[in-house]
Amino acid sequence: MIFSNTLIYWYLQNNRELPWRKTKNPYFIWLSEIMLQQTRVAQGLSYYQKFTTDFPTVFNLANADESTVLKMWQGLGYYSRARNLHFSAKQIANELNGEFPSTYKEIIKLKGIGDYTASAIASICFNEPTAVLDGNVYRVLSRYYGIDTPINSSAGIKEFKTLAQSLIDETQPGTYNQAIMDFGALHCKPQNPLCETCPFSDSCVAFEKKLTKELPVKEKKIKVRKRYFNFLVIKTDNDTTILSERKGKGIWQGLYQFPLIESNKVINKDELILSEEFINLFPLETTISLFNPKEIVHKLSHQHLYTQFWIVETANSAETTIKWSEIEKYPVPILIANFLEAFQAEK
DNA sequence: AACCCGTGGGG
DNA sequence: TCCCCAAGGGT
Repeated sequence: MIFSNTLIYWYLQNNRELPWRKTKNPYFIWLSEIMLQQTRVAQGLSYYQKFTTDFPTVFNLANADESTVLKMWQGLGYYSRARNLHFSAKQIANELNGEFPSTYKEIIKLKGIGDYTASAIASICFNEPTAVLDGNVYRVLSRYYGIDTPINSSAGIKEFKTLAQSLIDETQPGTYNQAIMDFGALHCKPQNPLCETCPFSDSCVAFEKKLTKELPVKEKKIKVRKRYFNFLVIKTDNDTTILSERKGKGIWQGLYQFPLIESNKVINKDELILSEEFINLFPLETTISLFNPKEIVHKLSHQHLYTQFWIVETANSAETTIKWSEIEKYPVPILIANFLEAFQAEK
């Protein structure tokens, strides 16, 4: 049987019922595809419900403040997705009369949409035979065809893209694309794939040669940078604190945080107080205590953040203060959200 | 081309 | 201070 037919037959019997599969509205499909980039279905589900409820049309999303969108995205990670989503929503609303572009070529022009997402939307919503290439597709194809070209090399990307495109069912490209992804996610899994009950077991190269565990091949590991964060949590007499937006290029752009002093190791109270940055922030007398006795290690994909939260009691209130009662309105990294939960519980 | 961007689950 | 990976994209 043809590869795509076997796949679609499997899919018709085993597919998951997911909310975005009940619609072909490109706006909803777009939302789901952005949320699911590098993100598991279980983690993205509630965010999809929240966004489609609060922003039922692209105009609702376009009219929201960026900070509101980021607040709704809080906890999902990769926040540039939310910023780009919002940027493109405004573009669709204002320049395209709210009409989502209908071809791969036009869709991929939108910020935040690359080859995968453009292929997914074009095939699912507009029946255009453009094959998706995601982690699942790499795994299924590398195993079935026994291809050991690294999937994160430029040669690998080209090779797999060509192969994927040659396999697509042009009469039902959207179903085919979702079938190969679901098959990868549920059956041809990274660990412990279900080879014993696999519809492809009679022709899968990796199964025949016992190479399942070796495929797909991925080149080079990422290196992790260690950083040492000291957040200064200010408590004033009138229940205010300082929270400021992270600007610039690095992590958590557009999210808010307490004043931050970064050091090159875990430091103690004396070292903190004597630092130039601290003196600049608090020239007057303060009372300081460390909230978390053992530093919190917050792990990002490329950084490990060794974090201490310092409670700083002071009488003077700077210009940029906010009220503690309004702190939950601000989008914050999960590291800070977790601190706030523990801190408020203790009060 | 290589590097950066979050968070959470599972072995 | 493990390891991998997840419906990737931007620079």
